[in-house]
Amino acid sequence: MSFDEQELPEEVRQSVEEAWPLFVDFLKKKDARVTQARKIVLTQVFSRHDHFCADDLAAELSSGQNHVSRGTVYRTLALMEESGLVRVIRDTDVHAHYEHTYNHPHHEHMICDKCGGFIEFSDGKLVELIEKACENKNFKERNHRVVIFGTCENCIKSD
Amino acid sequence: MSFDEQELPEEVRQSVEEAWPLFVDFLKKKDARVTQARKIVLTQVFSRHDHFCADDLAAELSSGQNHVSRGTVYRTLALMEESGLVRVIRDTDVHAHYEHTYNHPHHEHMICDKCGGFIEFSDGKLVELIEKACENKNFKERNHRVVIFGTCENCIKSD
DNA sequence: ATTACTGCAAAGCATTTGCAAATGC
DNA sequence: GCATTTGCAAATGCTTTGCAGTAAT
Repeated sequence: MSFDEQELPEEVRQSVEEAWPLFVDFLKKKDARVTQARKIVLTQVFSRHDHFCADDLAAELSSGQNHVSRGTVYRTLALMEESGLVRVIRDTDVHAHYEHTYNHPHHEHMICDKCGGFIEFSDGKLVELIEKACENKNFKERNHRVVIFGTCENCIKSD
Repeated sequence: MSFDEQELPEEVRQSVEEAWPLFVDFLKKKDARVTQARKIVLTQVFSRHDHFCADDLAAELSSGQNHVSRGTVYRTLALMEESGLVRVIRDTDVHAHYEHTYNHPHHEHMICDKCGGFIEFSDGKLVELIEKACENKNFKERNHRVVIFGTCENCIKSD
């Protein structure tokens, strides 16, 4: 465990400092090991503010001193999802997208058909209605997801 | 165009009889051709009441007299989606699911983590909130989708 | 010391595509 | 007759996996 965090922007460093112990707890409860590769992946995840895909992350970590292989990136992201630190988004026909959830309160997405951009929004009433629907069906919610497909403001203008 | 519809259950035959002209209109507007393969795929889609995946449909049509190849099934489902007759559901990590939307009013899904089953529900207020959210962001909605992940009533009981 | 994790490259799986033959217009 | 569509099989692209070596406990 000797991974250099010196060069991270302050904001990222802080998120990592807070999120890493949570991931460590999760790993220990699972009897899984706390490894350097897992810390590097977590750090890279928190170095990105927007949505990302596994493969881009893997590409970023495929060279340089903090090298982590593609397989390990996929395996670690699965663990991070299980731990609740990242959220997977499978809506488009391309590949899964991820976003970190630590310090990033629950929200939903609009996805633009033209530019592919994600717009985030949140709505407490929406969440209430979803909870009520679950009650009605005796369904025990673990997670939910709302996506709206369409055209974003910018793309409407530039038509 | 000589595809035998005699043996279809009454209910299916009627859906096909109503939906097929809609698809024909769509194809003509697009300057695409009205082919036998496309009618066979549409018929097979309406012969299923539940969710299905492209590959199962392709398997069903890979033998027998109404043979349609896998490639054509995928291509036709894409057209049917574009026409609005079917809806694609990409939520799980497996493959896309489809459902037909004709005579099947808009609804949302709960997906059970344990048995993989889909539960349908709908809620007018939910739709209103979504429309309102779009107004706020000047987003032009084409479609939306709500999914709830968790455990269904049956799977909770049988724990 | 033991057991889990990693890297690598190969396999897997759903989906897409190129091309020659078939079909609709 | 001409252009689109089809079937087939091969290719693609994301993701997972087997295995031998490496690191964590």
